[in-house]
Amino acid sequence: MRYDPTVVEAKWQARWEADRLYDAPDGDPRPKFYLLTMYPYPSGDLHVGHWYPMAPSDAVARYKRRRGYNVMFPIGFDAFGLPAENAAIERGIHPYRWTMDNIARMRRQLRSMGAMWDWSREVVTCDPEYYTWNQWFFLRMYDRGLAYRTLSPVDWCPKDNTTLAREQVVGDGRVCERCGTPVVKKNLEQWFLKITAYADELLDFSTIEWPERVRTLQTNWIGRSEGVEFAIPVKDRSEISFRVFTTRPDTVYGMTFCVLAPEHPLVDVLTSPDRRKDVEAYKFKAARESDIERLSTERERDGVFIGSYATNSMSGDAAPIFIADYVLLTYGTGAIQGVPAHDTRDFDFARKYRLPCPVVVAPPGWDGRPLREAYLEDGTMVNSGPFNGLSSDEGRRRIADDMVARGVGQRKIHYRLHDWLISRQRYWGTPIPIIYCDACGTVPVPYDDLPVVLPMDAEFRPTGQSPLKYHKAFLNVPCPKCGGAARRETDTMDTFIDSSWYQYRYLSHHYAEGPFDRTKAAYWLPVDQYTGGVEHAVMHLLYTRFWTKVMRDIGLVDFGEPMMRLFNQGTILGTDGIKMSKSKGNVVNPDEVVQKYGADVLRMYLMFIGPWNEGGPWNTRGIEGSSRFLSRVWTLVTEPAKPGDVQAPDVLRPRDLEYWTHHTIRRVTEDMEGFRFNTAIAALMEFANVLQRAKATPIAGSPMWGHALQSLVLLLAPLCPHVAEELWVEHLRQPYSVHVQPWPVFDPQKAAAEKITLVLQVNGRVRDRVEVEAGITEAQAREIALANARVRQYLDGKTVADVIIVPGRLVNVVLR
RNA sequence: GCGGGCGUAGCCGAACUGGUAUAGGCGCCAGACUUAGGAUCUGGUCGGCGCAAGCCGGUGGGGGUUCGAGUCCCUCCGCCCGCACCA
Repeated sequence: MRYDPTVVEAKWQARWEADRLYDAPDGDPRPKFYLLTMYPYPSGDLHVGHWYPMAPSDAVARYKRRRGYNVMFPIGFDAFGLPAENAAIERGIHPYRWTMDNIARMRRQLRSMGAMWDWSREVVTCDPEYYTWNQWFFLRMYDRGLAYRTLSPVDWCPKDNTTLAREQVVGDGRVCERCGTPVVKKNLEQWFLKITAYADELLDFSTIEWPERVRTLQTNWIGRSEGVEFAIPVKDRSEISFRVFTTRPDTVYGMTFCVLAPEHPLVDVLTSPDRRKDVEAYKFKAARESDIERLSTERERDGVFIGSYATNSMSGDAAPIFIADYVLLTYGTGAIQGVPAHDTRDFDFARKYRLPCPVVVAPPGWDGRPLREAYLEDGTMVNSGPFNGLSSDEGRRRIADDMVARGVGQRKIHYRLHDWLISRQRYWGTPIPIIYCDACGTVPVPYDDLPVVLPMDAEFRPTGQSPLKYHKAFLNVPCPKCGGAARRETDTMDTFIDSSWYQYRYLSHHYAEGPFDRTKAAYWLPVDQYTGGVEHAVMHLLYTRFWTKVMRDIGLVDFGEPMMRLFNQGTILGTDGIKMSKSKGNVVNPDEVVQKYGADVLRMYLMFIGPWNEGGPWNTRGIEGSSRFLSRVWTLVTEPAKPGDVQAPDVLRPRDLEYWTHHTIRRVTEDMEGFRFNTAIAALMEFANVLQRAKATPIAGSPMWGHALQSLVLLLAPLCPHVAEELWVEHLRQPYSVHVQPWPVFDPQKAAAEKITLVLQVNGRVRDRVEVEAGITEAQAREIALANARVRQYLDGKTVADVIIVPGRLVNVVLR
């Protein structure tokens, strides 16, 4: 009888579901293991790229359960977002309808995977039951001053008609992450969350095991730099000064000019009448130029003198003030000291405008001549008045102290990280619970009035304005304070808010007294293992850390990191080696694969392709291999052995079979622990091949044979749950379910080979291989090597200088 | 430009802390069973020379350390991913 996946898979999925086999009971006496995989966005149809993170995660969940953990493996849907609204505008389908239809389809597709998700905990973020807590969190942050509104230049996507978070602007061309349209700047009143208040804490990864890669990305993204911010007075205008930030206070004596960002507020004040025309022209040019051109490193730095001078606050020398677009208003103070000798950009600028370039930090062995390029390293301070002779390091401290003492500056830390802009001028998201009253100003919606429900009867028109702006019943509300006429905030929240805390909602998804039931938190939290793509390194994965720290500070949880371990899987590519996407036409539909081969074959194939963290191209032929393997296992277990039919040349002894069984248990166990599914499967293939060859020999009837087959099925179960269950229950006649059986254990003695291949080398070159007892001593190994005929051929007339013995592996005879 | 990762058969990949390079799979070749097979099973499969035993070469190129290097160090080349004038 051949294996028929459609019948078998449907049968067991129904049985597992009926038995609620995968429910994770709260407060179970077993140790808990919270395994979380990133919830999907319900874009419509799944492709195998969606299975790629899920199938191995499920294998981990199943493995951990078999190791005695009470495993929670929840799933849900990231249901708010732009595509739903675009579908509404383009095709006249309500975003809710579109989203829910997609979710229904994806649920069916996900269920066909046969994963052990606890569907009873499912979370859908567009449900008011969920997003009311987004609003609640927002108000709690507002109360603590962590949510604020300000007029701010924001990145704006002209196609999607919406603002974008800094992180959603990507690539060389600074384009919209979603649609690829070049982003422009626009000034709007926007809501922000003060993630920068946690910048330092977010740099600390000491309590979590996250990949180096993600830690580096987040660290660079936060971009902490330590230095001094100090005032530079304007010459002959003693009432005016501007502030600059530097990480190199040891170089201040070398300042020969200053640069303000073209948009700096003091530019108009400090521009002299004779320079006004040039300055205005430059400002116009800078404003018109796209960010791509402005930020290009290739481009020559230029600027314009504005007709005023600054006074070097240490040396008292006069320094011309320029505007130049290489200085950004958004970083530091929007103004810098120009120190050409010790900064590459300043060096180029000074050369172009023939400004002096005095050396103030001497390189070791400096001959006193002008520098050919900026010297960026530390050195000995020169031309720096009373600070001459100090090391850069010492100088930085002393000059900072001096500035602080004189009240002109203070030590300061700047971050590249900006506060999190959460306002979206869109309908399909969580309404921001704020009311604007002419009399009372900005008034938060009272907690008792939550949720602010997104009205379902909004009109969708391609105006670029949020439909909420036209919705009278939503827009016009009495002020909660004075009762007078007021208007609701019509912006909705960034959907990254939803995903910042969804892991907590899984604990108690209908809980109405708070975002989650705290009596369950002590048992389940935090997440033990998170799996998902590295593309979320600086967005979701930073936001959820921030969110958890805020939750800790408002007393909701007693820890500061949401996920203890993180694993980033790679990306599955199309057969053409390009990332799968509908537009490229290289997507593989899992439904078709499941129909043809079964879910188990697809799962096995995805895990067998290669290391999980590397991803790789889909290979239509490769899946045949997985299919063949499972068929072989099927016939191996289901068709009765006919021992003695064939005269096999090398008959396995019981001890050999025992070795293979225990050796395989060991390999698979170690590989599962390390998420190395490809090699775990390779080990199982080898084992199955050994059993296949031994099946026609007398050993196939022995008690060891039964143990071997059972072990094979027990080890396969996390990887191909349906086949394993069918074989376990129906053919090996073992008690249901294989998925609650303890993980097989190996005996290290039995897992060790009796005989080993000893490699004999002469001067590092392999000359012979001999089978020896595994336990031989070094002296015996040496003796065997020196007595070996092939080795002796090379000894002729030479002296043995050394014999290197690697126990259990090789002997290397070194000749002189 | 800076930072990180990677480069092993025809292809995907294995090789623990330096110790048999190429496990497992795909593909290919041969054989068995068959009316037939793109089904299944068995065997082979890095290259060169050789009837063979065997010898030599071989992990992107070059150099080094070592008894021994895919693995460590230097250097160059190629590919991928971040960040991109961050003061």
